Amino acid sequence: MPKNKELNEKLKDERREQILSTALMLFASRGLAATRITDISKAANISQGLLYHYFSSKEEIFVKLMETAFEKLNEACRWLEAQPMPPDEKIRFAIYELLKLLEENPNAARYHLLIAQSAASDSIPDEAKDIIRREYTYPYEVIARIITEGQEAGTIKKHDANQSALVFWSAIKGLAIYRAVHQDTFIATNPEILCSIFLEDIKKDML
Amino acid sequence: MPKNKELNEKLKDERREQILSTALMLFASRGLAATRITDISKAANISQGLLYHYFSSKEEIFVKLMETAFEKLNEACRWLEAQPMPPDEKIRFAIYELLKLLEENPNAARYHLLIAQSAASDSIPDEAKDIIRREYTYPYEVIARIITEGQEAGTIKKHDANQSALVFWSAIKGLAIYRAVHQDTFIATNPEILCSIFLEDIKKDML
DNA sequence: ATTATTGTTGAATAAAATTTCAATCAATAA
DNA sequence: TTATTGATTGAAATTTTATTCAACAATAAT
Repeated sequence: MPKNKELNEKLKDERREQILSTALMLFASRGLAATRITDISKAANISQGLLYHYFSSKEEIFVKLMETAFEKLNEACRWLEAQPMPPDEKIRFAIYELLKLLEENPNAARYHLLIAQSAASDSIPDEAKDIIRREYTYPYEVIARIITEGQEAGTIKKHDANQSALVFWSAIKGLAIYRAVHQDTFIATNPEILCSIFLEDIKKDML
Repeated sequence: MPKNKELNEKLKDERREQILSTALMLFASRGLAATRITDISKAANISQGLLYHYFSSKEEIFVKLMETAFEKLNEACRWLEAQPMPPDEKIRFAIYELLKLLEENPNAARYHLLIAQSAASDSIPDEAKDIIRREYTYPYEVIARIITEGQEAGTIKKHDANQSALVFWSAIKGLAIYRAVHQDTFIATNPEILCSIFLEDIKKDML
């Protein structure tokens, strides 16, 4: 008989996680097509053969990572929207947290890069494309809704909400890509620079 | 003897341009590694064999495109810095022109995406890496200098200049990537949203 | 110990992509 | 005409990469 079933499952899961995390690093720094199966197995310290024991193809690994990336991002957006905070604080909070995350967690920046690459690429698996089609717009919608609310409350600048949401995520993604590229020389960005795009200047209210 | 030398050279140049333009489109939408030689030759309506008559490898095409991308971007930055305008107008002008370019010229967005992909990628030719190392920072430096000038003149917000420059290009690149991805459904962005990151509010001056 | 089961390897095989090349074509100067 | 040159093709050879598989290892229940 095999070794203990549960322990076994746990070990298997850990191994899968190890492979996924390695692959994420490689995909983010090279892209799907340029990452060879042997690159992943070498970096994960296993044989190519074993990789096929856990995943049936490179593409499957990629799709799994895309799923995780969107799950995390969209879950965070859902959470943000549900918080009992005024909309301007939500935006400020989101900007601070997103920038902190980029700074502290290299994988976070890599996930952004992975999504950006994949969204832009014609050469990714159909399944990944479907995920993007389904999930890509949600974060834009959430930010646009919060901005609209804030505009009604007079705390957020009255630029077009959809355009503002686009600028919001473009700036974040642009920074994430810079971060992923310049791991070493990355200088943390003052979140207030980004806040000033969206939030009404307090001074104005005080007039 | 061969046909007319000059005409010949001209035709050859045109063919090279045709190949380069086709390859740019493909590289930007798939990345270097995922673009096959046959993809390029098919899209350019020539045989694979002929492609090797004009370029010795896929990588050579890629490097040539990278050179062009940086030449164009850096030349534009040089030009901008040399203009006889106050710094805040330079920033506003740059934002308006960059966004207009993105809207009007799909290749412009593709060049940005190509640079972003390449800067992020470990799997590009060494020569391309050298180009990036040499040329990547110049646009950041120019914008940082203009911002510093504007801060001294009191027309640009007093955020850290390097961080502001980083946000400037991150936002532009983020928008370019969005544009490259959503060719069809792209909504033009109001440049004033971006301007508000950097430029002092006129109202403040009027107090 | 024996056996069943799953993990693991790396070489063998298959598939895919790149590169070369012999042959043909088209243009034109002599 | 025709000889020469460079353009062009597509199939063959090469190289690279992905995938399979036979063999072996480790484990734990019997």
